Amino acid sequence: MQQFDKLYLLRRELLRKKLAKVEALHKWKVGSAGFQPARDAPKLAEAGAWHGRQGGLKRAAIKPPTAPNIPPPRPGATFTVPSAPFFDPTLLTCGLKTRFTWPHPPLVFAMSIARSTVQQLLATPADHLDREVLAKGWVRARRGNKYVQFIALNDGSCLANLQVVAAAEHFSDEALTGVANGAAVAVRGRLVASQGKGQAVEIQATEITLYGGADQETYPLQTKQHSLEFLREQAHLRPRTNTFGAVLRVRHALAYGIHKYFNDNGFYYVHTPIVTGSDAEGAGQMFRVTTLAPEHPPRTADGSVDYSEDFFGKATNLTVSGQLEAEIAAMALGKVYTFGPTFRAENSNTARHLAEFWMIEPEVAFNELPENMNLAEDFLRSLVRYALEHCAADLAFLAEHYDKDLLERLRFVADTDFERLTYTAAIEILKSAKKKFEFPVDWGTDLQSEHERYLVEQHFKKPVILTNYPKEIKAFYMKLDEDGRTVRAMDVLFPGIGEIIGGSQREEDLGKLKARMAEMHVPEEELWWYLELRKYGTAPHAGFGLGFERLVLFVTGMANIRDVIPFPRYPKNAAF
RNA sequence: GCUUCCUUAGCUCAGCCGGUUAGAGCAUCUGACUGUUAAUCAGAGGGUCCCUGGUUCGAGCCCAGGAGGGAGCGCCA
Repeated sequence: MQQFDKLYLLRRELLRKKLAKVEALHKWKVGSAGFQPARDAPKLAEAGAWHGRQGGLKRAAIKPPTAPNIPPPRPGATFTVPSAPFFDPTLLTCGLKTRFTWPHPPLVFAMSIARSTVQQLLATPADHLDREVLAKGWVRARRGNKYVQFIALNDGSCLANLQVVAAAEHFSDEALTGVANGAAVAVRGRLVASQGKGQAVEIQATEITLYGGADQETYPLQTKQHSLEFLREQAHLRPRTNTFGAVLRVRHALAYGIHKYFNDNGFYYVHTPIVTGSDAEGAGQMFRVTTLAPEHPPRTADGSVDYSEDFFGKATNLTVSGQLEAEIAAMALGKVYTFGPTFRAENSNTARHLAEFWMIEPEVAFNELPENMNLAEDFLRSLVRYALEHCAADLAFLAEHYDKDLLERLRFVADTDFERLTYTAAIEILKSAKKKFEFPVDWGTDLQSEHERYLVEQHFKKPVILTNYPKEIKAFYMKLDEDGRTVRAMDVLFPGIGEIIGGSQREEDLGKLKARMAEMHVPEEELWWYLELRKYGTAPHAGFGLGFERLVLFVTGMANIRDVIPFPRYPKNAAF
């Protein structure tokens, strides 16, 4: 009996599905013909926004049923469509009518009005004005009198604010309560040519909705300039300022430009690990990663911490460089780059260092030092050009407020060949310089900041690439020169920044690499896989590291690296 | 890690040789003003002078220690 019931229900369900399918075949459909500009229906233009793909008009063709055994409809047949608001071009009326006579021209649907960004609204051509729009953002300033109020609206899409005009005839004082500096609002109204000076367009508001107010007694940001030090303590709110909006948009453009440059030039983006089991990357102090209890870690017989008990079964750290792993990828994919976070547990207290920063590390198989220099120079100049092209308004703002010569300097770097010379030649120049240095200049010691600055800012007056440093002051993996004294290293020095790129041709000879590791006390066991790259199919290759924030620092003209990353990490500071 | 400077109203800063009730601009609040745009004008409120101790008849100011911040240097990207 039970089984019979089950079978009955199953057959009923199948029948229902079949009927639904037949019904669907007989249905008239409203096709989607894409979005059409307002010219298709001048009357409905009133209701739609011009901007973007949203909020506009949708023209939809009528599609009769197309099932194989159904004859095509005869002229005069009636049909129904879903009862959405639409515009009937044959009648020049709007409505919710659902019955039509075949054949029928396409219907025009008014889409619900959607938000436009301030950037889109400000870029509206003059012949597309006088339309209803919806903007959402944060109030930057409100001023006016009892007849008319002006609200500067910013939504982060660009530096500029949109002026919202709220006339007293539409808005009482109470209606604008809370619409003050810092508040989030939605504004509906007509986008028109501005009556005032200072902006091309403005919104004559018809409706202002307050999402969230901001208590004027306690809101930290005011309609005036704040010091960068103060804003550093307000890292959760500083993106709402002109300065940090501009910096963050430039930062984004540079990040995108980096991926674009490499993609356009046949590089593959490889993701190197953030947690690393090797502590021999040779680039500085590392942050330990562990799940062991800090108070009572397990200990071995000799009393040291027993990392075999740890999460990974060994001691692990945050990466200081993706270079060694990038070399693995380069020896397979040819041209690769990494772009990821990097960590240095060094007690560096300067305006050019962070404990957590982003680094770009290209690595190219078969490249030698000259090709490496060409890549670094072309890469940097392309990025500066990209920023000049895509961030004009933001860079102009930063130039005006922080660095008068910014645009001039960026254009200069974009257009000028870098000076290339060896470390040895640089030492000669410094020794014969009239300037007195605090630190002595001697072949074999690393150059001090003052020496680098002299070369870049006073002697050559342009970016400089220094090459062939003494082997003692450079990392173990750099290729030894024929003289056995220097290595094929290169540092790119920029005005105001100092070292922006450090790179080299890598040692591809297994024997020489092992000898260098022994000299510099780098344990071979840890890097057995790195050595195997030289054991199997070794080839010349080269690469470099670019500190992303140093690039942003240079392009924005900001003075402190803590102001070009949203949440800076530096000694004694990990707030936010 | 080293050197050096700074800490006074919500913000940016004055504050003389140690002297009576600590000031300005901006911001906030109230009012005025028919299109402002760093709006303007008038008025009002707003202070643990970073903290602790000391010197002194008397300390925002001098001394010692501590905390926080900036700049420069080192390490580097």
